[in-house]
Amino acid sequence: MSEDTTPSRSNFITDIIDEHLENGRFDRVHTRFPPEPNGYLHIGHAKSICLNFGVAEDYGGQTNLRFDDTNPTTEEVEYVESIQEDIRWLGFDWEDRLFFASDYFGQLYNYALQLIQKGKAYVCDLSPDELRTYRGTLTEPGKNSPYRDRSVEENLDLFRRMKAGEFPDGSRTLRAKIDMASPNLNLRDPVLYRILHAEHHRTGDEWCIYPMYDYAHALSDSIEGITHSICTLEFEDHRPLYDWFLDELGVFHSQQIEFARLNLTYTVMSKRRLLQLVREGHVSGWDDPRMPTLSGMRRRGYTPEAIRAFADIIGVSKANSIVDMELLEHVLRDDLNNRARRVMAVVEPLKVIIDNYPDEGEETFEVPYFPWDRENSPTREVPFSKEIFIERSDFMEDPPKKFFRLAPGREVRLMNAYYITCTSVAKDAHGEVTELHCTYDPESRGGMSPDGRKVRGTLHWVSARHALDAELRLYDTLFTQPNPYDVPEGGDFKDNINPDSLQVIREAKLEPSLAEASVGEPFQFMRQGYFTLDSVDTHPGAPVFNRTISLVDSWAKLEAERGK
RNA sequence: UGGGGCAUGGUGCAACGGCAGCACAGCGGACUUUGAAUCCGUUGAUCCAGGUUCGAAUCCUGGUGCCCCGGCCA
Repeated sequence: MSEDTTPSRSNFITDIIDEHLENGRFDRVHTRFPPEPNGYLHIGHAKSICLNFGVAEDYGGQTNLRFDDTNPTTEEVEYVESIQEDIRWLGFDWEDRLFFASDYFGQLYNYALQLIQKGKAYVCDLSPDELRTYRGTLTEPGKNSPYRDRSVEENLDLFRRMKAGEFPDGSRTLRAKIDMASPNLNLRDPVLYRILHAEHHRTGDEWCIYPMYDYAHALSDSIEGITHSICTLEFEDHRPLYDWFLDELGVFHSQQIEFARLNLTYTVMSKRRLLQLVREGHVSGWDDPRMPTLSGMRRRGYTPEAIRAFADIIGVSKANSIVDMELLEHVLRDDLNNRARRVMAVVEPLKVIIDNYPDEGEETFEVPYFPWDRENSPTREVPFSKEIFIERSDFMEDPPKKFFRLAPGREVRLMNAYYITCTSVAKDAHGEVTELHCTYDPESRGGMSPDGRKVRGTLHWVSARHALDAELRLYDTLFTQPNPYDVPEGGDFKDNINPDSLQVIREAKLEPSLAEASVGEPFQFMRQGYFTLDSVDTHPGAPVFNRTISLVDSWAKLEAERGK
């Protein structure tokens, strides 16, 4: 290992860290990822995770995982478990530094007592409605609470009784005494503690007062010795408050730094909206493969490597932006291209009968999984017989120019097998093509003919007799608009839900080796796309494969342009 | 003049007073037992107006546009 601490990424945050390291503000880097356990992690969180863990790693520092569990009414253990699973899956390790804000409830309470004693906090009896009125507006100052000048003793007594459970929910709060006329609303005597007689997933009914985010977060960072507390832009206005707590209490002072959260085209990234999609049944769950959640992406076949590569490539800044989905897809394909086994599967089967092949004949080809490295590649046996399936779209009776696939009288190569020539077409009463008759050239075994003649098209295929039946799920974007919130007046983001985001193929034909596929293993169904076994709906003998991402298809693009 | 923040090709990110660059997308070509991948080439940008300077994306002034803030959510 080298001692090199030169950051491998550089951005405005590393600039700030470099400055801190140079001017002596800090002599180390310690970050944290602070999820609230009230939902599943999504690709936007992945950006933050990669940033926090990545930056610490670059500087030889550490990263804590800390659950921000200060609101028992929305938080659940289900989420704390899924969050840990997702972060581990992404490839990051918090070692023994798993913390919960609730670990600090005792200390946070004592800090509150200190603030009261300093005359910097008071118990307020205003109702939520009154409080809103007293807070003022964006352009007008607020008014001091009538309870603002209670004595230290009374505040101490009242706060202790709040903790003791003497008062009902919403009847009182502990507020910081700052400035009701501040143009920054966060400083207009913000609430520090509220009364909540709710069962907490870790502390049970030990507490009936819970600290607010601003207060708990700043002090949790301080307690853990976090040097750089990286959060999203909307907390920029909160930084003066963050600093106020640490200064008033005279404790270790972490530096909050804000960056722009990730937005992606054709999807939504807010936990509230995602939860809505789940609850209203627009998707099958948090792990629906169309969801931008890490669990959904994992099920879909995304790799952690691709997601981390994505996080690196998009960079970090303070400018609001919407990253093009195509960039995500690019890094995904790039990663899958290097690791996915190449196999054959027919999505929309069309039967081909090879007339001059022996009726009961059968043979197998040993085919490498990684065709570009035939020498070292593992292989599997692919059976061939008189009747095979090809892709319906690989045949056209009356093909346009530049269609290089099968057509009457035309010769193509069956990948790794033989050259075949289409001799006749069978149709049903509606004129629909039902099967094709072909002849094969026995000399072309393996896919090359000794006379060296060239064929332009190479098709994938599956032996009819040996085919493995499977369900395929083909996904499109969850929304039809690059920006789902782009709706006419009075509209809703759900108006843009793509009704065709899921296409189920029930009668796909796969090469038999796919019976051995395991969850998490990426495949390329050649000429189609990358697929992986569905971890939820696959049953013995009834495989379901998710299309992770299609291959780039320049023929489809040509056709689309022709259609215009 | 409530406060805070942000503006660089179509998209995302660099350039930190000295030739505006990278990636994706696009376009053209080569190669191909995947119309994939790969390779080669290529189009395209500093929000506006002033100012400072030999020199401004960068500094200053004034505009404009967009985002965030009035939970006892985070």
